[in-house]
Amino acid sequence: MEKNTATTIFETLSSGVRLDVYRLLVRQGKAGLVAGEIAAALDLPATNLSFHLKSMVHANVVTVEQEGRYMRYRANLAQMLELIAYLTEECCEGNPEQCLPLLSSPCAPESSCCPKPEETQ
Amino acid sequence: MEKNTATTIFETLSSGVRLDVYRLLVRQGKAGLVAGEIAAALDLPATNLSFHLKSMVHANVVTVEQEGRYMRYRANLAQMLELIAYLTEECCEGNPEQCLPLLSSPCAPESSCCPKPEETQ
DNA sequence: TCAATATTTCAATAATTGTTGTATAGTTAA
DNA sequence: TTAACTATACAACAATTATTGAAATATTGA
Repeated sequence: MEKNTATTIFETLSSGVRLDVYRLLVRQGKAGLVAGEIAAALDLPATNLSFHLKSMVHANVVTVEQEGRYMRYRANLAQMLELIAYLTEECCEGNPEQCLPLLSSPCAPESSCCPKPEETQ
Repeated sequence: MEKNTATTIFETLSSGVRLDVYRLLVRQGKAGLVAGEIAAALDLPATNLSFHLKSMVHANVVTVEQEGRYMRYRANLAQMLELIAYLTEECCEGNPEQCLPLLSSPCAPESSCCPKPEETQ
């Protein structure tokens, strides 16, 4: 991942409105939501939501697909995982022994998102 | 982690200057760097660096410690891990089966930061 | 085709953030 | 205690981002 890609992701999620939109879409999973549903859920003017969605699509943290007259938005988890990998990669370069104890936590068994390999296959 | 904490972290890392500072400090590990060393490494005016460091300390992505007349800064990896956990937690809530395939990647064996448990102990 | 609906674009304005130089405060060492 | 050094605070200005309403674009269904 390039530096500009990372800062663009950070920038888009630095807004409370956009973080709300992102988390809402994450909760919806693959189903996603159309713009009007997002606006209703978060009580946002359509114009303002459109502004923020444009930023999020540009940062590739959400995807958009036309569905007739509707636009369906979905969270792009893959992009978030690439950002995490980018940060993880940086943190270990040179002296991995310093951050390994900390970095084991997102992979710990108690995390519902990172099961041990033998549990997923 | 609270929403405001997350947006503050995203905001502080949304600046190219601050991401440079963060990654520089991450590379230094526990040793960290004093402000003047950071300014020299990144060729920044002291005033401007001070402005950005203040933001990063406020977001708790770096820590600061007085050392005589110097101020030593260090990356706070724990805070980054909490942010990752916060995002990971959100992404799996409700329908974890949708994001599990994606989320296994940062735990993959090829990642130098997330070795399998049997390799660390 | 035409009216209704969904969403975006545009323009105007408000609010926030970034950069620089100068001044200030604290620390060190002679 | 004084001169040199490190870093931050402040003020001014430049640049960017956020919000809103009005207008435009595109799709649907009668």
